[in-house]
Amino acid sequence: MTTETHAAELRTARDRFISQWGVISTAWGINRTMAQIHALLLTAPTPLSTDEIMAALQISRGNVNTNLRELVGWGLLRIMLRKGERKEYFEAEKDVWKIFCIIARERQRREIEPALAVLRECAERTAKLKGGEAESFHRTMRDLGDFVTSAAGAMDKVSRSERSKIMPLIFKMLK
Amino acid sequence: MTTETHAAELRTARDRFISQWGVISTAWGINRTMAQIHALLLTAPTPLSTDEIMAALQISRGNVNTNLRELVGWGLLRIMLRKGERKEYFEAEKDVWKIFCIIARERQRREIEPALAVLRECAERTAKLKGGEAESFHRTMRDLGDFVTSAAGAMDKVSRSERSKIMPLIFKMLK
DNA sequence: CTGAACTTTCAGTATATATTGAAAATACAA
DNA sequence: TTGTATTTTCAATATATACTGAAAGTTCAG
Repeated sequence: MTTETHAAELRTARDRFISQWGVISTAWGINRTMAQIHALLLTAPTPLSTDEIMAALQISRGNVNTNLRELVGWGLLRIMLRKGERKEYFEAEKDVWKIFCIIARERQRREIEPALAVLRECAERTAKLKGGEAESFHRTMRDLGDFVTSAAGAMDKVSRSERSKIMPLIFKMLK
Repeated sequence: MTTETHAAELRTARDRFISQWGVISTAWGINRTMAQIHALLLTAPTPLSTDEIMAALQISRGNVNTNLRELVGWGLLRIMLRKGERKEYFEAEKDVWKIFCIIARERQRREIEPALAVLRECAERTAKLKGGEAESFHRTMRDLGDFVTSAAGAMDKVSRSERSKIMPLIFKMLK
């Protein structure tokens, strides 16, 4: 029966997406389960409960709970409540542009800023030292800091723009 | 004595950079030792040998060797030979713009392209399926793929440009 | 209140990843 | 060749990270 084949094909593709997304995520410093839950919810037609996620990915309650909170903390998931039910249901932000903006801003806040603090501190500590080695070290810290500041600033501007305004600009610039 | 204080301050700043770079790197899916070796060489006034790196970071020969090869594989280090010596000395690329370009292109090749392949495969597999769920899944895969393709394309263009040509453009755009 | 529905926590355990160090392989001067 | 300096490999081990599941905590309808 064609309907069953189609349903099976959809399931296969979705499983493949969830599984591969988990693999790729580890290369980007994101834990496997978190990425899989995100992939599951990103492709779920309706919000899912903890129990449904446990069943779909075959993982424990504690694991699901921890990673759901983390994803909510990133702002990638919304909690939905159904009338007359106490259970929480989770729904992923599905707009790709919004997902990008959320991740860009959160990484900025959580990782880029601490890195910049270290670079600035190292640059300051050596600002007044004499001698080739100290001056060269200071220059390296300053250059790195300046670069990261520019890159982060560009990312920030992009992620604060309206997609419809910024994307044409980027395309035009890169033509 | 001031000279000693200065030397000590430089050492402190450098140690702090190396140590913190190692911490930050793990958030980006790069292993700690690899980042520390890179930080060490980035701030070394001259190329260093395996033994010198072992001594500076207090780590084993095998570990140093593995991570040096990996860094050479990324193109972030050059191997230098001294006349009359058999030992290899390692020198880091110090131009921040070049470092950025190397990392951008390597991550593109190693991680973005495989991810794109999965997205495209999932989109294709479900292209002809009927029904709301299948169509919605297909759209998600397509949107994600399109977005990653654009972002990677922009990154590629930037990293292939002359720094002096692209940076002013970016700044102008973001003014 | 009480108790059932649900969520959170966390000690114990499992898994994945990184590191060691010594042996094997390689390179090369004599 | 042969001996020595150097690099590479890899089994054993250590460490970091993720996961489980049950117990404790919370919430709320009745």
